[in-house]
Amino acid sequence: MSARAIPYRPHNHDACVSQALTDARAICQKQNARLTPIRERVLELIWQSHKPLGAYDVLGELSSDGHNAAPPTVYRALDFLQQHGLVHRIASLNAFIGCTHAGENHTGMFLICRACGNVLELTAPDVSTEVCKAASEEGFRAETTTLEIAGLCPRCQAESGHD
Amino acid sequence: MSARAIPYRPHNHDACVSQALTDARAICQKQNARLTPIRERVLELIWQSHKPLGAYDVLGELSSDGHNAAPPTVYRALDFLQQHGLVHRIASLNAFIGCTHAGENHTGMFLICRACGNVLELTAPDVSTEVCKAASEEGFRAETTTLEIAGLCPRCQAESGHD
DNA sequence: CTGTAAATGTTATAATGTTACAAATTTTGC
DNA sequence: GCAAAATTTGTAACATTATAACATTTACAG
Repeated sequence: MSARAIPYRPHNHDACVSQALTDARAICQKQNARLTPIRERVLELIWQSHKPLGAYDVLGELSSDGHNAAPPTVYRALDFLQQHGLVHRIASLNAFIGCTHAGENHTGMFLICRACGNVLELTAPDVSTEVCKAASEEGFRAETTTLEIAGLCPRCQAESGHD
Repeated sequence: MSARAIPYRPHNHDACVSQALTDARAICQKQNARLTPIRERVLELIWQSHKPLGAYDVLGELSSDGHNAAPPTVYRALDFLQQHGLVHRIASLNAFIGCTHAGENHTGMFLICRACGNVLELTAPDVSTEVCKAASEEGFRAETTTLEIAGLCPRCQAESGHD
């Protein structure tokens, strides 16, 4: 590998957030979908770091905003964002993360660091190819793939025991 | 593909169950682990079909047995069975399924039919290879992989719309 | 036996997610 | 513009999944 991926090196995270919001506005406009204030705010909260956020964490942040929210508010916003490819749900964590390939047609693969919690989303065409091949060898028609890899990111490997 | 995999064709399911139990006993003996009556019963319940079973479904069955069980009983048994590679948890369904490769060192890949609910566990070395490659290109040390494919199994494709 | 560790029982509670219906807002057809 | 329709949001209650904490029982080693 050459340079480390974004979550694994210092970066101006505000740029991540504003890029995500800008992309989201464009995507919603193109799809004639309404990125309402609540939905945009939830997206912004999800993007506050590269660690996935639980629905109830989002709810808590909304409450801190002074917004009088209940679970359905958050789940509805998250559903909307998922449907438009703006966030992903990480099944193994029951949590949500901003999509870094919004707009592209992709099958996400997530590298989840068990130490720092950061998640990197990859597009791995070779993996998708092999998955489809394996599925079709069984006569199975694959529709949606959940692919989540837990382990140690480069930074946390360096910190914990130099092996 | 030649013949359909077990879950997708008629078969003597009792044989699946007794094979699983026999294997489990052998594996536990080898590992000096205690396959107590509760644990064995939970394994048997998990194996009652090729559809994943929720923890509370197991709990319900135990109660029907006349066994006075509470959630921790089930979760503890399931933890034990997972740790010894006898069942898998399907993260996208919050449910558990018997392992068809018990004893082998493997990364499970699950084909989950959204119509009939049956799950086929595959060992897909080529997929694992590509996953490891993609992870290490990012400097990530992969430890555990969650790979779940939802879609339509051969039988359900045949039934719903012939395309 | 007896002391220790492992397993199980029991109660309560935490965390995650959904249903159902009411109210408000936005869009659409006229 | 304006009323009807559709979408979005508010609200309360509830369903599902999972864990914590501590008591009791059972298995095993000396």
